[in-house]
Amino acid sequence: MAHWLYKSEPSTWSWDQQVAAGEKGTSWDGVRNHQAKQNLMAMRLGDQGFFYHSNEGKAVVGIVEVIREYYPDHTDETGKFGMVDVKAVKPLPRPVTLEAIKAEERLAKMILVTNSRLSVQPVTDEEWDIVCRMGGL
DNA sequence: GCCAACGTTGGC
DNA sequence: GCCAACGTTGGC
Repeated sequence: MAHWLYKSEPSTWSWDQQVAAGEKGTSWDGVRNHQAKQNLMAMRLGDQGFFYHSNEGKAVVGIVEVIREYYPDHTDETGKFGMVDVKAVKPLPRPVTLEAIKAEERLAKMILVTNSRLSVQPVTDEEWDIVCRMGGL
């Protein structure tokens, strides 16, 4: 099972809102980047990912799961981009900050560190385990 | 098809 | 609020 990381500014879409959406989840729309699109397309039902707050908070705060695979994003006029649906699974007992990730040398290759601008990223199994542990899971 | 100009993201 | 890094656009 693959793992992912989704970035969102809390002022636009926060973890609390994701939790409030419940079991039905929500569509992860608005992606307009081809690299991110490739990642969305590679996602499979049941894949889990980190929910990361960018700008404010700058921390991994929870875990979401893919409940619908890639389909067209109706908010995209060009028709080039799509989205998946995700639902909140559980929060991290202790949010893992960007600062903490940068301080952990085994996470030096995380895309979050090396390419901070990519909004949907793959996470390796090793990185997944380390961040989960740091988050108190 | 190259590349300069511009827009956006996101850490600081 | 600034600005570096990156992507995209559009003129040639």
